[in-house]
Amino acid sequence: MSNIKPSLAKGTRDFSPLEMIRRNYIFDTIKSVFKKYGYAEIQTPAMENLQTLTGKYGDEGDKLIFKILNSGDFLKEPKKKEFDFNAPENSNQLTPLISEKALRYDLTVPFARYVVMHQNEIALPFKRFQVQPVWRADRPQRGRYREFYQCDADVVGSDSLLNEAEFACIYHEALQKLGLRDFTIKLNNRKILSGIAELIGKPELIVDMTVAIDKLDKIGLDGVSKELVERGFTSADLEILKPVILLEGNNAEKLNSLSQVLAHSETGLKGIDELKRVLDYVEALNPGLTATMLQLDITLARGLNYYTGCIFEVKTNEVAMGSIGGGGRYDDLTGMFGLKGLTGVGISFGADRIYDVLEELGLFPETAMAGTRVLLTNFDAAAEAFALPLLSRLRDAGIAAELYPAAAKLKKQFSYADAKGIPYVVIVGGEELESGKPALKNMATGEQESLTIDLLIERLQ
RNA sequence: GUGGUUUUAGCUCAGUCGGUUAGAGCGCCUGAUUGUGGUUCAGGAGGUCGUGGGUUCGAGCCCCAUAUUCCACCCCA
Repeated sequence: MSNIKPSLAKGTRDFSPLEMIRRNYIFDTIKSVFKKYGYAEIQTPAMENLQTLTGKYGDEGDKLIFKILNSGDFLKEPKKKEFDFNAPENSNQLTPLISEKALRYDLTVPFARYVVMHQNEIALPFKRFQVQPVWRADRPQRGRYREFYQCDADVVGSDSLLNEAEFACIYHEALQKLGLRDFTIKLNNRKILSGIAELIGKPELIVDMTVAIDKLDKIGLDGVSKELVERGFTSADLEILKPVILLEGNNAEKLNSLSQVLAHSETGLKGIDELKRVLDYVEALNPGLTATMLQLDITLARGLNYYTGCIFEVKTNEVAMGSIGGGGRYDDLTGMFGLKGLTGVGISFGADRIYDVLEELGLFPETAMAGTRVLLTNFDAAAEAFALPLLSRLRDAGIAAELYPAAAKLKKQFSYADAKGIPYVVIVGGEELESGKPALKNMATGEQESLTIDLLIERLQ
């Protein structure tokens, strides 16, 4: 058997002990906020039936789903042998023949599947959170991985805009707790975007319109105009769009201008009303948030095509990074699984991007690795026999302790303690066996003293 | 999916015009110190130069293919 050079699959990463401490710090912080707002945790499988996932994320999204090859001799059946591999563009036809499972692409669609399957057990409104990895066959780059964790909170079965308002508060509270100070929670409403498309008389081009104006801060008005024309809008359309895109002022002022522009669009007005009520709720829950971090942004579109109402996106202003969170309301996600009339709204934190941001800003707390507190040295069989009961007593006292597993040179054992950052070493050798008093050495100060076992344990607590 | 970029010791990186035995720092191992880490000193090990082809008397260096890294698009957390 030839030796394979060890390597990671593209876009995936190992997490070492320090990284895990930091990652868990992020997960725990976000989870604690979710719990405080009444959300309960669930988990779903890493893989779903391919059918469950396809068609939910748009054409681009479908391409990014990792499919799992069927097991066994999956081309055995005669029907499959007739497949024409030479036909053009035939991958789409081949996929269902050789794959029926896929890795989940996000946590929202599996959650919708979960709600439908468990509808008889859950009480509505159902508030759940979920922290698990998702997979996307994207090309990796900064802040973009093929395997990454999402921290989702969703509520289904409640159309109250209080939910939206609370999500804004959750974003604020969790990110604040993680040490981020300058970030923006952007808020928009799909109904407003629909209203604008109606106004122009091209409701069928809403997706093209949103994709284009979403890029305003990136490519500017000229770039957006150019793209809109490419996507089928006329210069007359642009004249209508321009003042909407360039809307300025605070949230209330923007809403005022919009209600004039959209005065004849029922959908648009509904969107405006929804945003107003969300902002009022937030103002009552967290006064001041609406004036600073929560910003109405008409150009916010978001790609996922199942959103129908409010949409969120969170960006940090401290480092250059894509969005660190997003979400929105979807009125009929469970409808695709046969459960009609159930509305849902949810948000997601991108834990891996938050990690990169915290690292770049040096915001991880300095809490040392909660590793071993004391190492017992190992001289020989007699010393080991003496050390074993002491080891148990230390652990019973709740002290993380380990005995060096072989009678190696002391130099090696001390180097091990040093490399692992263990703050104390207990030396048990001939002298200590005679006196019955092990020596406790403080690795930071170099001080060393002989202590009775009781005193030693007391000292380490 | 499109365009560019990276890959040389465990890690971070030098390597001139294509020319003899591919280097440095850090880390690692050994000893100074057979009961003491982190500091110091002395010595040592460690390389199919991402992989596969090609050009050449000769390739780490040039050409082709492929993988990988990072970046910009597309899109997104």
